[in-house]
Amino acid sequence: MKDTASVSVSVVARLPRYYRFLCDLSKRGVERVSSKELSVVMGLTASQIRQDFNCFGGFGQQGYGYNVEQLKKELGAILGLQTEKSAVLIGAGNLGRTIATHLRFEALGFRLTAIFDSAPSLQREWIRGLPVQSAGFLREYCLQNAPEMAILCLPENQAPAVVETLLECGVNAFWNFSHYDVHTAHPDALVENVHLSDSLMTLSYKMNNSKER
Amino acid sequence: MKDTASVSVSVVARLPRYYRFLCDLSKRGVERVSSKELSVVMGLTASQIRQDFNCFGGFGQQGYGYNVEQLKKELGAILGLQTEKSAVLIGAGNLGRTIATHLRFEALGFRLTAIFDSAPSLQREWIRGLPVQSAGFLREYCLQNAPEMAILCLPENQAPAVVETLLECGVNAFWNFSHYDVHTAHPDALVENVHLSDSLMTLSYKMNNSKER
DNA sequence: TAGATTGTTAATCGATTAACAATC
DNA sequence: TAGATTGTTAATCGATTAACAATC
Repeated sequence: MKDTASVSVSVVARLPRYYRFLCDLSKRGVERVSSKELSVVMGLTASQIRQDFNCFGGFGQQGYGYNVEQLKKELGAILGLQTEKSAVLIGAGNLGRTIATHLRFEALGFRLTAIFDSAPSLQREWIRGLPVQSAGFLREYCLQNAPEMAILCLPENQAPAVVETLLECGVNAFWNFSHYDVHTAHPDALVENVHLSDSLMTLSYKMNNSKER
Repeated sequence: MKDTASVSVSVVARLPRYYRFLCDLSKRGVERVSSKELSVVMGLTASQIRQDFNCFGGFGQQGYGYNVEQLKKELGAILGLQTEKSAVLIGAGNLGRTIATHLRFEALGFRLTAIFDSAPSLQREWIRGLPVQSAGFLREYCLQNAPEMAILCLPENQAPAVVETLLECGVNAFWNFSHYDVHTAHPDALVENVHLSDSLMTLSYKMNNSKER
């Protein structure tokens, strides 16, 4: 088992998908699975699957394969899903509201604890049992409650100042839906981007460049 | 300039970000930019930037760099943003509604032309000027109107049948927000996945594995 | 024991970086 | 012309795949 610091981003990017497939097998009552079987349903090579798992430890058994329930638990632990993490949502517009209500935060170990927005018109709404608070209270709230992660659903131009504030208060993990480039500005922050329009552009590229074959 | 078929996914994945930065420079009135300058603001190597652009053609000029306006246009064309593409939305729940209203489809060359949902309760709503239609009309609509892309915002268990129907009607590009693995089931389909919970798990991993350094 | 399948090392492949001649 | 910066080839690095000995 390597030091987790040395595990490549390519491997990490595959973990959630592994976890989903393991959950599915578990739900269907499957007890064991071999890297060969997994490779078929997931469209990967068995070799890659074994390499990936072995970045974190030897979870299998020669001649048998992997125990589904155990492997699922191991992957869940590696992903930190059992670790309780508190999160705040910044920006309660269309997107923010949907993220707040749509995601099963608990299943991933997150707890949404507060919601902020700069628009006074939103500051009487309740979302998921939480009141939308004025962005002016953000600093005070974070200093008192020390949330570990912030979901950024605000306009790009508001993001730099808010991220600055959050970092000053010790929040250094960001689930970023804005176009603000958090990582470039703050290389030490933990950032996961969801750039919907980038994704749609990529699809546009595929559509544009597939016919001519 | 290579055949676009040979351009690697790593390169394609960087295109939208290049395009965004170029739009930004253009908006700020910058006329020219060198790969060195771009490398600094984007956090890439100048070498990689030149390699990436040269997959599609020589857009620069020795001793000068790249003309911002021209490069932006070239990238837009490569991404197919000028090409009009019609899209239908399947699933008008929380997520579907937000996707429909939040995205600037026109800026990316897409036109949302119809919305479908299986829940009768939603079938009197209007979203973005479009009525929510019964999923039962999907096949007929697609055969008559031949949309080029479908946005999948429906539950995983409903996805396989819907995708099957869509493929039969000639729709073979999917912006997939469900957990259904379209690509594995249909390797020839053009698929771009947005797996929000995968993204959140990845962030969880980073949070879980950063402290111990 | 024989068969199966892992964990791990070695070989291959592809992507990124470095270097530099071409040229504006 | 001299300086700058590209386009492109070569070198390096890392990720994926193949192979196989270890072992359940």
